[in-house]
Amino acid sequence: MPDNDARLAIGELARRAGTAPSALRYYERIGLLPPADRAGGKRHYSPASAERLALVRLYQYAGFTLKEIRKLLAAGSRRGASWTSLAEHKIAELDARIAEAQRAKDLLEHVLNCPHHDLLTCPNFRAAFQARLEAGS
Amino acid sequence: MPDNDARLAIGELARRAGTAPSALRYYERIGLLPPADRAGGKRHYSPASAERLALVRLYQYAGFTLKEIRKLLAAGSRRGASWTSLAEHKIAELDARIAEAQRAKDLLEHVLNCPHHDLLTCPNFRAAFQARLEAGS
DNA sequence: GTGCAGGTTGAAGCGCACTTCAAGTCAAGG
DNA sequence: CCTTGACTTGAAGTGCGCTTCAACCTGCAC
Repeated sequence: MPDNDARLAIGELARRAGTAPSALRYYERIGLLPPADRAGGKRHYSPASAERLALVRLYQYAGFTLKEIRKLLAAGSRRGASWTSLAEHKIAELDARIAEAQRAKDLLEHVLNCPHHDLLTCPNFRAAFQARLEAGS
Repeated sequence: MPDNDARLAIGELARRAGTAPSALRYYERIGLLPPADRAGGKRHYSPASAERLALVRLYQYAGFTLKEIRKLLAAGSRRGASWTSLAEHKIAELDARIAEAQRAKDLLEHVLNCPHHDLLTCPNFRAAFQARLEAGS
């Protein structure tokens, strides 16, 4: 029994990659994965294509959108200028995301610990939004 | 000339709040803002309604979805049990978001500083995704 | 009156990442 | 042979937060 574990059905690969089969078909449709080999109409994946999927998933994990991942894949797995540029932009974006979430968290924690039971009487809270409404003068 | 600055047209309020007029109409449609007073068919906003909008925007700034904001508004501006519960859930969510972005950032920074020029030869990178594909055994 | 900026409506569209559905195919097991 | 389960397809739907569009109306300046 040669190559017993080599090729996977879509359901198997999806399960191992932690996605739904529909997602894999979707990736193929939008050109993120190359058209899979078929046996009797059904997709079956080689270890190489499984690895390609893993790369896609890892990029997703790193915060890239599918559109960006397409570019990354086109840039190859070698770290070239475009790869580096994309990564640096993404890091900046992640920093912004972190800062934004932190600001939001700080605001909420302030309110939870604030001595003012009514939000609208809390000076910090008022200051935070009054600024917006009076800026138009 | 009494109440000269009291009531704002939708464009003015939107500008001051930093949104588009279409967003305000949208908020009204989905019940986030009460139907505005009309003068000759046109909306005009009192300071009170402007304040309500500011609160909505501030909640958005704090990371709440519009659906959640509807609940918050229903809970009133006094910090009650439901308000506190929503805020605590959101803080947990923000923590998760921060951690996720940080993980992503760490990964990218590793790759940028990694001595392996080809991603697929970087052991950390491989480990990160190989784990996913072999977990199904 | 004429033009213009800015308002009104309902319906449809967008971007993202998929999911869901209906209708059909295929291989293996009893 | 027939069922079962996993697969196939294209098209449409989902959730979020709006935006855009077409067609129309309003108030003000000139």
